Amino acid sequence: MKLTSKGRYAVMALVDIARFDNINPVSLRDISLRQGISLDYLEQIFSKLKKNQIVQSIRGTQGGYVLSKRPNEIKLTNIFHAVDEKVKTVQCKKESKKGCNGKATKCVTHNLWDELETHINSFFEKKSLEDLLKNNTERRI
Amino acid sequence: MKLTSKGRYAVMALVDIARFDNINPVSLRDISLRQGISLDYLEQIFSKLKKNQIVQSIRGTQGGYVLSKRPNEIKLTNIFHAVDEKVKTVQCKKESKKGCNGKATKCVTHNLWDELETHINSFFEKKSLEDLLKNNTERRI
DNA sequence: GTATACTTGACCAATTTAGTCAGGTATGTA
DNA sequence: TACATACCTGACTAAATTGGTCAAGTATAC
Repeated sequence: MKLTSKGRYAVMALVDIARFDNINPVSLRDISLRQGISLDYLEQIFSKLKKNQIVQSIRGTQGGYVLSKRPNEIKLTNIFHAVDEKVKTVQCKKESKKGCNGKATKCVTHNLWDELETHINSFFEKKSLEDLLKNNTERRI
Repeated sequence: MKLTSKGRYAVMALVDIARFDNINPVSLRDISLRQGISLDYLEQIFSKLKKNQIVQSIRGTQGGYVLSKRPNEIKLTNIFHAVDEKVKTVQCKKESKKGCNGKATKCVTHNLWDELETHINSFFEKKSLEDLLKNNTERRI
């Protein structure tokens, strides 16, 4: 199962952008400074976010990134999926027609991770960028 | 976040033992052969399961392991916790009094992983060895 | 034309994972 | 009492993953 800081950084960066109401593009340099994330690493992350149409890039001076959709339309599932943070569990390696481990039956845990994935995804599907934004604003008041 | 095959193996092995209705101890060698898990690796796992009172060991010829409790009393949380499969997410590294990343405010994702952990744990707390056992028996009929 | 900012890809050190290996120690049975 | 079985412990390791760095671009606004 993978859920590492890459996903966390992606979320932090996107919330950072969302705060600016999508009026002006936000540069990675600014995000890097504000959030304390390495610029080079951010570039890797945003390359993926762009490929998955979460953000759009604007080149040149005063350029940066803007969100492709409104914050309430961007669910955390989308973000994690974009940066390859698959909620992926260690599955049985070879799932042939016969079953797991070359046995004739499925192993006991075979469906367990599937259920877990569904469970976790349901959590991330309810949460959108906007929800995090709200939380954050409330805390600042 | 960690949820690897060590936890999966632990579950598989315990279900294997549970199938024998706790009448006779089950040797790791047998589990190793039936489940296709390395004996040496199983020994590491069972060392932890024993320390956490999930199983009891019986030495000597015809020895092996038995469950310490009934299958419906052993939740998956207990098992994962025993083998150090902490449902652990990547948190902010330094949580000083000030906040995250040396900033004066908490970062946006600060509470997110906590909520996720709670969410996942609730899943594992509902599931017991017996549940998996039932599933497996049903499938064999 | 030059500074800014996105873009791409190679590279790397540290950590974790999923084991292996080598040596024990305890105990039931013959 | 010998001996096979099975638990027990700790050191070691190859491969994968993580969390980056580094270098060399390209596009665009001013």
